[in-house]
Amino acid sequence: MAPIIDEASPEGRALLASGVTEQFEIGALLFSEGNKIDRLVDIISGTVSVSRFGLNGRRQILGFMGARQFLGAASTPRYPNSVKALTKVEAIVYPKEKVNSALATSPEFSAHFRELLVKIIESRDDHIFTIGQRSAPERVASFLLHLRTNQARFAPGGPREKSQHIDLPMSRVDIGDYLGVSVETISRAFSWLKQKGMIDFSDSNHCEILQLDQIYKYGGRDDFTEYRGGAL
Amino acid sequence: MAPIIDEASPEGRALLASGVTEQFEIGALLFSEGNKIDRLVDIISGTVSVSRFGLNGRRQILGFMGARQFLGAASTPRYPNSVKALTKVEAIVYPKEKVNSALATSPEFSAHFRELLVKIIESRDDHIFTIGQRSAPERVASFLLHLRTNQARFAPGGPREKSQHIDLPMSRVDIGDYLGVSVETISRAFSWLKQKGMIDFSDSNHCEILQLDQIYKYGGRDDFTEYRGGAL
DNA sequence: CGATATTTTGAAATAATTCAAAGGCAGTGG
DNA sequence: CCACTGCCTTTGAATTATTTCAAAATATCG
Repeated sequence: MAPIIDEASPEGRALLASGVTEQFEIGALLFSEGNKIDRLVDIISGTVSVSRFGLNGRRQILGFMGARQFLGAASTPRYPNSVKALTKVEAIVYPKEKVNSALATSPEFSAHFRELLVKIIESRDDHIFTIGQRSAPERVASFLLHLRTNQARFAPGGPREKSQHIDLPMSRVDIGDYLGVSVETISRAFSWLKQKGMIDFSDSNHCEILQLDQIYKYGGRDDFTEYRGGAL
Repeated sequence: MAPIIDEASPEGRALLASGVTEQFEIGALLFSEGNKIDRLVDIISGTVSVSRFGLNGRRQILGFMGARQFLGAASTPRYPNSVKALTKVEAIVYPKEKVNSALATSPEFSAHFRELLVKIIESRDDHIFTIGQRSAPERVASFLLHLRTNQARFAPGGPREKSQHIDLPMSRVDIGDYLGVSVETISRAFSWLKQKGMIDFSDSNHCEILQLDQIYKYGGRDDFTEYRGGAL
């Protein structure tokens, strides 16, 4: 069930009822930079990237979002980022007006939504710490821990135990654009962690953490607060 | 007047009435990492830094806040950052319960507060773009533009025109920790911009932009959305 | 004025990028 | 089924940006 919607209240139920399921193919854009915002999207399955483009082709990925995370909040009527499907994506789309009226009439839903926004800020702060203070291998280790926590917390069927198997639905270029380093540096960092025996790959999109303690040592246990969900 | 408080409503007026003015000396901590959060702080004058510390003494500054910006929101009962006064700071402190009850009873205040949170996310996204994609001189140029916009929008007496005079109330170390590069690199970047004739200094804390177009070229006009205020 | 901290500059070392090529994998068509 | 094509990932070597270490200049404070 979508975590942003509080079905306990009448407003929550009305909002839930207004949602429409949609499918997005690989590469499909759920939002484009500058698009008018008329909807809130709640992801059911699949992964998307949220990114921003610079002048000379530079791209910064702000986050990867999966099941049970939502998209579409903005302070301006135009969405400032691009949201692209990295895999097939199934999502529920809520009309903006319905969301706004639920926010206006239900203090509980409003408080819940507000808390999610604060969590987004905190996860952005983790991201800033990572790219501002960490070396490339540390960023990659940190990224693996981030994915690990996320994939347990936002598993499609609901929260589950953390696993040592990490899915990497995004490309190396995507990871580079997320962590603020080049593709080659990402690849070298993975190779280095693998050569040290900390991780292993069945294929390039499926990573196994072999020495969690070492990954923590590089990725930083205390340096980042556990990711908590929600997405702009 | 504090922008987060909507004095048009009875709830807003009640909240305003509950605020207490406080003074903080240079170096004083308004919040510490892990502190219990029992208040919302609205800055009247002065500048503070919001930062997070890593294991090996690494520090990332998440933002600099000045007049008409607020602090103290968090999803956990413990505040995840440290907030330190860089100058003398005058602030109004509101009890957390009063803020929460205003949020619960006034949909207008709640919507306003929510919008501020979204703006914080967007400014964090700008920051992530800057440290993820830009070179050191670009980061510094971008930082100057950021300060310029902020100092006009959040001037103590209310919004004013943007000026070419930029105040730098923070140290070079602070700027480095904000932009994710070393002090020396910050200093070299300033020297480089100065040597190119783009900026000049009366002293190290007061910068004059001589060639705004060039600073824009390096700091990126379109790469970052204008800062809009509010702070976690 | 002297003492201390901050900022700037210099030189060497290092991390990451860039350019270039090789390796691996998936899909297509013979 | 295999070879071919194209794409993504990995590795290598040279270049560049940034850091680190060290010292000089500048500002700040008692």
